[in-house]
Amino acid sequence: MLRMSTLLLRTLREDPADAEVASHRLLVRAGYVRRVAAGIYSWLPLGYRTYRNVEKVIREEMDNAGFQEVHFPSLLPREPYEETNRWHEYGPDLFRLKDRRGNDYLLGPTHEEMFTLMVKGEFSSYKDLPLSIYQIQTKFRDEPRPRSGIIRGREFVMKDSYSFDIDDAGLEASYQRHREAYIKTFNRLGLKFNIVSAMSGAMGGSKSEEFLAPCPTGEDTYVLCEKCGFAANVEAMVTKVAPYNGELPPALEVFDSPNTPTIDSLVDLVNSKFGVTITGADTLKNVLLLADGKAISVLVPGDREVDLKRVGANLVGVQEIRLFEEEDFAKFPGLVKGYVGPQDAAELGITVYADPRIVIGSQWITGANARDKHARYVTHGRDFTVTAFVEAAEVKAGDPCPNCETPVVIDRAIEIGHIFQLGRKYAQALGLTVLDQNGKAQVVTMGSYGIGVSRAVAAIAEQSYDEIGLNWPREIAPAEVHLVAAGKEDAIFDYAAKLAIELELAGLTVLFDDRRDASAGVKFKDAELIGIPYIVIVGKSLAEGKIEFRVRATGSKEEFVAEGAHAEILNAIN
RNA sequence: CGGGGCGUAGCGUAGUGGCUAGCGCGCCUGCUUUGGGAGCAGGAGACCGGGAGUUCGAAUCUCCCCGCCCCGACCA
Repeated sequence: MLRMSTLLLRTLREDPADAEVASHRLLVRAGYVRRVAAGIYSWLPLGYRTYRNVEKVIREEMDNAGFQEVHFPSLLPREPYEETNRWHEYGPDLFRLKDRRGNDYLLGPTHEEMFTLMVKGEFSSYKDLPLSIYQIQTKFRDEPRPRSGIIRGREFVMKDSYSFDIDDAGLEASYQRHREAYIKTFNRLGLKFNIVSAMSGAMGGSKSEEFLAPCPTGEDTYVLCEKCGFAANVEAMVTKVAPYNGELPPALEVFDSPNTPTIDSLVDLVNSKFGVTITGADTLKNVLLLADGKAISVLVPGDREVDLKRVGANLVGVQEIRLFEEEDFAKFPGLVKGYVGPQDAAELGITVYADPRIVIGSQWITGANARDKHARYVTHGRDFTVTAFVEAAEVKAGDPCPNCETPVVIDRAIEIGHIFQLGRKYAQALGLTVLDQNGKAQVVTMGSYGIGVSRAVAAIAEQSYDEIGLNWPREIAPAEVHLVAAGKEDAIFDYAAKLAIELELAGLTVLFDDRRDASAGVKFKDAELIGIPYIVIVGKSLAEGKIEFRVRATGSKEEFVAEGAHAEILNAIN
């Protein structure tokens, strides 16, 4: 039992000045967490109980799924990370330190290497597989910008699992087992979530899905079809287009277009010059990029911007992408800024990629690769060709769903889990092989699965809070019942103390507000802010043999007979 | 790393060159009060982020550094 009279807790009447997002603001105000440094937080008693409840749910679901819990240190030697090259690849996000002899160490940002080596050290036969192991461990990442309280910290707790299989079919099965375990876990945590397909990105795997908890302050943007349930990362959104089946347009025609460097000015010029009503969508934008130092042109309809993240995620093997700058134009004298078209790309030494909207046969108004000249009827397949189609244009709300063509919405969310099929990258690098039936060494294939444990606390807060405070699901709350003794008579406190014990004996966890020096109003406000789901008030109505029972989430109130109230409360809760 | 903002008591803040740095919340003592963040009286708590400088005089002006927040870049 927690007693408010002695609890290490000071609720704040005002919002902290450095907290903007609701979870951060309320967790600080309600006395759950305190900031120690940017992206580094301490948990106070109420907060730590809440955190531990989240951890417990996750651990139980992992255990139920048959995954085995292990534990690695946070402080790790350099060598394994050298073998996978991540000592270098991870860059400045890695916290590095030296011991007294000057040897390099790191604070683990993620533990693929250690898991792989652990299995390598113990197992050597296909008969030992499949295996799934996990840990709940503090991770350290020197984020460029920690933000949003405990949603994105530099020190945070993650549950990370890894599966080990002899072949792809085994990996697929392990992946599905984790996917199901995650669904159960997040349902128990009371989180609303969408599973979205994601790009594997820097981790170098294949299949990957993210668990996103929708919330307006989330930092991930994703695409959702409200009709069929399709959900995808913006990077993974697929453009739905119909093939061109119109007439072959007239021959390409170059026209004068002085002072027309932008799409808007081009639209105006064409409309007045030719007496037509085109829009930006009828023009072709040629965006020049440097992909790992190589000049490429990306074609998108003029009313769309190029989304560099999408291009980067969809151009296989490319590490770094950036826009052309002035000095880059200088290296390609044939490219006239504002008047670029795809017609002469081959001669100019530019590789051209097109957004799928630039279908073969479609005609466009675009630059003529000469100062003050544009061209119309520029037709894909006749007047220019492209090396490949690539998802390049920004995704907009209202774009058609790839499955059912319903206009999609764009929503924000917190990433609470990520599962992906890692493949053999780490096993290969660290030499994790097992012997197969034929006595031949096979490289093991791995899956990797993460849940942000501390982040989940914030995500639950974000999805459940209201204007008066936090509002936890029962399984997560720091206690199940918040018992308030409101009044001054000893009879009230005596009865409440007895009720608190009875509730605990009945198996409930109780936060007992037994403060003699706080007014009823203060206690009510605190109870609402702290957000325990059931509030029991022992106060003035005790004189008539009554107590009050409230439900935090709904605000509903009812009176119970004080005599034997614990049974009534238990009944109302279950 | 680019852009913007901020740093004054545990929290929220006032104070743009001039008395001993002010107020609210919280905290301590006493009295009163106790169903919606009570009242009165008294009190403790601040090297005004740090350093250097300008000045008779600096929380206030200048420079450097540090820290924090937001947008972007980046990010299992």
